[in-house]
Amino acid sequence: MTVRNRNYALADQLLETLEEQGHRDTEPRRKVVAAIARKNRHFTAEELRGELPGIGRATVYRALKLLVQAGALCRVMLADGALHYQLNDSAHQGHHHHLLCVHCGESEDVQGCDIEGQLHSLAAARQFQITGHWLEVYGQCYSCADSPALPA
Amino acid sequence: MTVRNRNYALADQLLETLEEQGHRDTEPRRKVVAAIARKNRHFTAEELRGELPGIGRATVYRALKLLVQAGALCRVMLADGALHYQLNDSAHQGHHHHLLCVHCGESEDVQGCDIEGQLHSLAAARQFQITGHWLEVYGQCYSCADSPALPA
DNA sequence: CCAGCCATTGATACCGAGTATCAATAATGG
DNA sequence: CCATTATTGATACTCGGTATCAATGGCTGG
Repeated sequence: MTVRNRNYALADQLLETLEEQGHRDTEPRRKVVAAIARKNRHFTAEELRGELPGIGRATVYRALKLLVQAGALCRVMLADGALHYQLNDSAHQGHHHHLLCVHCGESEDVQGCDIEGQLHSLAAARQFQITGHWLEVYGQCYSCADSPALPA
Repeated sequence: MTVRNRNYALADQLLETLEEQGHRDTEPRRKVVAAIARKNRHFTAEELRGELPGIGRATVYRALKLLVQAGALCRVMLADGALHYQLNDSAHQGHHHHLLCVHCGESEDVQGCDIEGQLHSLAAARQFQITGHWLEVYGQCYSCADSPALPA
């Protein structure tokens, strides 16, 4: 499958996801979704918007919100505090975390953490009932392992 | 020690922390620090600013930044995505996490997690070198355990 | 103790991320 | 094909934060 076709398929899939949630198939929405499908790494809202001249700001943000709610996108907090969006490929639909390289910015998904299990005893002692958590992991990926440390 | 005195002592301590980092003891800074010392739970930047009329916006944000850098304050991400600031009391200076009650908003510190240890094997398999992480834990605290679930 | 250096201030303006509003338009179901 | 209803996009607003820059004021060395 060519890159072009892969992107088309992905875009269709995203649109379908939205339709399953009862949202309409509109022209602007199709364009936003196509732009997202073209992404091969995480991106910011403004970055995406920049690629969609002629589409209203609110429309882009609304589409992002819907896709996050639908689980097709997830939000990623980079080490510098910047919030990015990232496509959830089919292999990582559910709860997962990210290994974020502070050097190149690449992100790898991590399945099967048991953070809550580990925190359970601590929480139980305080009678705190855990319902969820947010975790990002920072470091250096394989390709960047030999790179000099980042400037402070 | 009275509440008033405790706040004074805390404010002095914060100011001292800043001086140790080579920052000057100025009038506006003293006021910001005093307002922070009066806080008994986490707060937003704007909330703090609202309590400091007459002090420039930038000055408030600058002070927050310096105190975070100095380790006297930490940033807390609430379940709704709002970023708050929280005093690091002397018992929790180093790396720690928060149990955040999604009901009342209260926060309890958690020391001694070993998240990175747990992620180590996963990371090692991908030759990813972990250098840090960000974790927030959400749930219901003891006092809110019997409260009805939050409205979606 | 005072001069001067330099950190700091605060006004202004800007940015990014997001939301509220609302009239106009377009998708869909009957 | 029409009515209903979601959606759009313009505008304006909020919040968090930073850049700029002239004016001020802490601090130090002489």
